[in-house]
Amino acid sequence: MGTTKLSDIAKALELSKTTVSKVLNEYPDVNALTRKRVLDYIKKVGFEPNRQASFLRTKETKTVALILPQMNHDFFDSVLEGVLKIAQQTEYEFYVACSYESIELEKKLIFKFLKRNVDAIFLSISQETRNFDHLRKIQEEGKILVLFDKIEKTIDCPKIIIDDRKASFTATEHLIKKGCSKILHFRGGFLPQIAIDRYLGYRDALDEYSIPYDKERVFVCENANEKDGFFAAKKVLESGVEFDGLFSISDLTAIGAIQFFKTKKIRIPEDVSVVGFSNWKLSSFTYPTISTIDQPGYLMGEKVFEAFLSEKALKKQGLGPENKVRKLPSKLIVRESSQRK
Amino acid sequence: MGTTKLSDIAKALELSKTTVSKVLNEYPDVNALTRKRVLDYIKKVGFEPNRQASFLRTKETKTVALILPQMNHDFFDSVLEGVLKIAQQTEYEFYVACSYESIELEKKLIFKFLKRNVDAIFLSISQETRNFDHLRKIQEEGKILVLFDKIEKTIDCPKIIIDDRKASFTATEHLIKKGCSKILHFRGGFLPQIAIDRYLGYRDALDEYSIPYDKERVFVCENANEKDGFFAAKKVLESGVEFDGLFSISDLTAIGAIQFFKTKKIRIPEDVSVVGFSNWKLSSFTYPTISTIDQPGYLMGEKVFEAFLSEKALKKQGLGPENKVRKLPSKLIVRESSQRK
DNA sequence: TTTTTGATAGAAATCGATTTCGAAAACCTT
DNA sequence: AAGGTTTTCGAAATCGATTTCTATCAAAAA
Repeated sequence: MGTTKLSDIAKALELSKTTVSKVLNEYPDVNALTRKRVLDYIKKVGFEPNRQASFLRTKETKTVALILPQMNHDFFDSVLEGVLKIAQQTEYEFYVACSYESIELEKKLIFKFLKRNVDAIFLSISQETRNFDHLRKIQEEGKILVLFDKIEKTIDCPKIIIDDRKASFTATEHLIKKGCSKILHFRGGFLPQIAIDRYLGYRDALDEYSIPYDKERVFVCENANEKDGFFAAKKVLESGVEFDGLFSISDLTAIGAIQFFKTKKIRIPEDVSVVGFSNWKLSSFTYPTISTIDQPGYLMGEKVFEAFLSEKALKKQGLGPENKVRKLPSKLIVRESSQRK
Repeated sequence: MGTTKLSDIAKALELSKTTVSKVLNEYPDVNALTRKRVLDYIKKVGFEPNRQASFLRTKETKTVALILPQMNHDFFDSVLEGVLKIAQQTEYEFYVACSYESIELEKKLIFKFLKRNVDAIFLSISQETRNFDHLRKIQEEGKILVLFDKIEKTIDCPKIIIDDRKASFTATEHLIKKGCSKILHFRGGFLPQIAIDRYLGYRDALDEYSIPYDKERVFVCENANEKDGFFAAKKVLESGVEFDGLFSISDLTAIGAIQFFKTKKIRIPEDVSVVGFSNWKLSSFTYPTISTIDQPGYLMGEKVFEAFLSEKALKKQGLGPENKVRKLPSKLIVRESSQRK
C-alpha cells in the first residue's frame, strides 16, 4: 500500500534509518539541520511510525483498556466519555469492555487485555470481586492500574472516587432540613466500598443532627435497580416501620420505590421525601422529578486518564505506583421529590 | 516478563519455530503426532502469540473501530453493547470513538484508526457529513467498512439499518387509529437518510388512510433533542395550525414538545396524542409515559459485527465488498401518551 | 536397484521500527 | 602537529512472529 515507512524517508533524504528514528525519538546526537530536514520531510509526507512495529522493541502499545461493571448506565457512560475525551487528545487509543458485575468475566477481560499488551487498565471493580490477585497481576506485568468509583483500598495504585460519604451526608442532611426525622436508607450490598461509605454518610448526618439511628430503617438493594427499589419499598410497608423520608443508593432504586409508594397512595414528597444518587438523566423527567446527588462522571473519566499519564511519568523515573486517592466533589440537586413547602 | 514465546515452545519440544508456527496457523505439512504434541504443550503453558509481532507479517491486527455520532445516547449505547458482546466472544478487540456529529472529527478519527491498522471500521455517519471520500479511503486501504443506522447509499458496503419508513408508518397509523386526523410531524434535518425515511413513512400512513397531507404540520428538529422539541412545539402554536396528534423523530423531541404543551395546559393524550421514536429508557418514566418505536440497537450492534465477519470471509476469497442492506424490525410500544380511551 | 514422489521439518528472510556500539569527522588543546 | 574530545551518523542486532524455499528421509514407482 502507499504507506511510507522509515526506510523510505531515509532513502529520500540520503540518511540511515537510524538517524531518522533518532529524530522521531528525540535523541540528542542529531545535528540541528539534519533534524529539521527530517522533520520537514515527515510533515510533508505525513509519516507516522507503524505502532505494531515499534511495539516490538519498546513494549509500549499506546493503548489502554477501560473496564466498566455496567453498560447503559448514565454514570459509567459519562466516565467512558471523559476517558474518551482525553484519549482523543493524545496518541492513545482505548479499548472498552464490561464485566457485567461478574468476577469471572472481569478476570477474563483483564487477562485478555494483558495479552493484548495494553499499557494500562482502568477498572471499576465488579460487585462480586472479593479476591484481588488479578489486579496485582496487572502491576506485576509492569502495566499501570488505575481504579475508579468502585475501588479496593488494599491495592496500591492511583484511585479516583467520589466523596461518597460526604455526598450521602449532604443528601441525608437535606432531608433532615426539610423536616424528615424518620429517614429510610436503601443501601447497596455489604462489601462494595461505595455502599459502605454512603451508609456511613447517612449515619453521620443522623448523628450530626442527633437523630437516633434505627437499623430497622435500612434495607439492602443488592443490584441497585428499579426492581430492588420496588421490593425494598414493599418490605418497608410490610415491616410496619414508620418513615417520612428516603435516601436511596441510586436514582433507579428511588424510582422503583416511588412506583411502589404510588400504588399505595403514598404521596411524594408530602408523605415521604426522596433523594436518590447519581443524577440519572431520567430523574429529571420522572413524576415527580427526583432529587439526587450529581456525580461528575465525565470529570472522573478525565481524571482517570490524567492519573494514568502522571503515573506513567513516574514510572519512567523508576518510581513505583503511587497510592494517591483523588476525591471528586459531588453536588446535591434538589428537585420535586424532596421539595416540601 | 514471564511470557512464553514461540521459540520457547520450539526449544522445549525440540522443534523449530517454523513447525510450531505451522501448527498455530493450521498448515497441512505437519505430522499429526507432532501437531498434537505442540497443541498439548501450548494448552499446558497457555501460550498465545504476540499480536503485534504477527501483525508485522500478516497485516491483521484483530481490532476494529466503532465510531458513534453521539455518546450518552440510549440507542447508540445499545449498539455499542451489541458490538461489545460479539467482540467479547471472538479474538477481536475494539476501539470506540465519537464524532459528536462533526464531519471534521469523523475524518480525523478515521485517519487515526487507519494509521492504527484496524481491520475494520463500523460507522454511523455524522449529521454534517456530505462528502464521502474518507469512507472510500477506508476501502482503498483494504479495510472493511460497515455502515449502520445513519448510512450513505452510494457507498458499496454492508449496511445495517432499521426499517425506518415502515416503523414510521406504524407509528403514524397508530395515531390515526386512535382517532387523530391532524397529525404533526417533527422531522430531523433534510439530508440524513433516516430523517427522510421517517418522514416518508409518515406520509405513507396519511396516504393509506386518505388523510390529506399538509406541509404546515411538519417542523424540523435539526438536533433531535428536548430543546428542539420544545421550540418546535412553540412554533406549532404560533403558526396557528390545528392538530390532535404528533409523531416525533425522537423521544427526546417528544418530551420537549410535551413539556411545552404542559405549559399551555394542553393535555396529553386527550388534546394531542404523541408518539416518539427510539424507546429511550426515560420514556417509560416520564409523565405521561411516551409511546414510541423500539429500535433494536443491541441487535444492530450484533449484526454489524457479524456483517464484518462475513465480509472478511468474502474478502479472503478475493471478493469485493458486498453491498447488502440489512433491515432490522422495530416495534411499536404503546404507552400513556397515545392511549386515548 | 534406481528414480520419483510425498510427507515432514527446518534455515533463513521478512515485516518496520528501535537501540547499541563503533566509526568518521570536526573541533580543541598544548 | 600530535593527541584528545565532542559531534554526528550508520551498520547491525533485535523484538516475535510468519512464510518461502530447501533438505531430508521413507515409501512408492520404474
